[in-house]
Amino acid sequence: MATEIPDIVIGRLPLYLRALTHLAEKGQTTTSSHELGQRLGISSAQIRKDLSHFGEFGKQGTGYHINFLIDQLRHILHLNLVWSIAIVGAGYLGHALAHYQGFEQRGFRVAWVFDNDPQRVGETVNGVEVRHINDMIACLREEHVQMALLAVPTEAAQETADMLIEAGITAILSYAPINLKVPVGVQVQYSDPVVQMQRMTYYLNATAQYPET
Amino acid sequence: MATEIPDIVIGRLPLYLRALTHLAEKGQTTTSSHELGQRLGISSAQIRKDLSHFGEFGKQGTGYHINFLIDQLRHILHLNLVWSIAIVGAGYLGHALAHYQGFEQRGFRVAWVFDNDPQRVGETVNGVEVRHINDMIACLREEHVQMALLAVPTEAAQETADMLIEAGITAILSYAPINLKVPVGVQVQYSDPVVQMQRMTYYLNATAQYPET
DNA sequence: CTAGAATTGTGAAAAGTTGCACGAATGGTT
DNA sequence: AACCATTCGTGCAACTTTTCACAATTCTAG
Repeated sequence: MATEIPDIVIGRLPLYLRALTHLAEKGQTTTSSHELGQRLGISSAQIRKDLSHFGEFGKQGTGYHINFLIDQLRHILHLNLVWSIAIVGAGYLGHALAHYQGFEQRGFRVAWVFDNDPQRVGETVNGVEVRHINDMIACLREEHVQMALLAVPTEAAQETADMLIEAGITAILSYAPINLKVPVGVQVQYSDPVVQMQRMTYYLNATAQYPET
Repeated sequence: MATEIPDIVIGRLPLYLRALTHLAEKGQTTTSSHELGQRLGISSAQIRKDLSHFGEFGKQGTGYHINFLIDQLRHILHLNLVWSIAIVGAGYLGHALAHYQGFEQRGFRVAWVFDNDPQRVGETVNGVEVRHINDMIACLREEHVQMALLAVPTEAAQETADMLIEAGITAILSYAPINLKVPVGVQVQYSDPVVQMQRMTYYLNATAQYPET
């Protein structure tokens, strides 16, 4: 317990939380590391060891009380409050994100949407008014927003990230297919569908595919 | 060289490919493991070791010829042909994916879009006609489509995945926040923004956030 | 109250991954 | 030609992550 907890462990906690919430919604009240592992495709020992970094949450013979464990994980991940987030870029992707129904239940609230297209500014997306990107720094600074979803065209991604950092943002989920340069202390997560798809084609049988090029 | 190449290595190749393509577009013709590593936040030794699983692509003193290495990586990842993909679910997310401009350049073509809403069937999304999900199995089987992007509501995700597998799909990129049960031989990649966001909140300073709940 | 099944938390071993450091090769410069 | 600065590919060592396996605890049921 304590010292430095590996990032790879932190990365699995949201998956545990998601699976536990799913079980809770089905009305189940307790579970075991074995059951959880089965659902997630992870060994039961790994789940037990991961959790043991933070305390002793289970009971021998019984397993884990689901609601209790959910509560603990929420605290560990700082999800016992609602995080306001900004969506930057109100194109197709920005709209999809703004309409995503999974944020509220899981600790986030879309507080701001920004775009640089005057046509879009003033429009309302899922109840949130689109603001011009020129107002972004002032808005986010004032409200101490810490997290942003970056959904702008690739060419604009780095400069927009720079603005976000100037605005005090310290966590960015970027959908642009480039590596952002950010100062230490700023976290970045990436989501690039093509990278995930290309990882799979390695294992696919190319001869079964209709050729081209 | 040869034997079994670790999956973690495969997962980095698309990132190398992306960075190399970026350099090529800027007009650069050669690069080094050091330069590439800097851009990606990866050690140069790791890049060299990863590539050495597949052959010797560099030259001492000079580094790598970018176009040559791109070509090699494309072959390794089976991107020397264009993969037809299906998008299932034509909601906000399905639309965003269908309009994504990065597929063509990087080895993929949106060949099919499916939805179960009669209102949407017949509509055209970025030049592709939306078909009813009832026709899905027949369409995909006939064309030997191997990859699908799953963008349906959570409740429908598992049953839709089952249909995809019945249709012969062997690689799924799922946007639903659940773990899919699939037979061996079927690959699944997941994309859940909230999981990535929750991973970051662990490191964020909760006291700086306006409270709630 | 006891026996047996279930399940945790964890130390130690095994497996996997990354980084170091160096010989060998290359190209540019004097 | 000789030297120097680069840079690769790689064996080995260091580090990280996962798995094993078991004592300890709990619950159930007769």
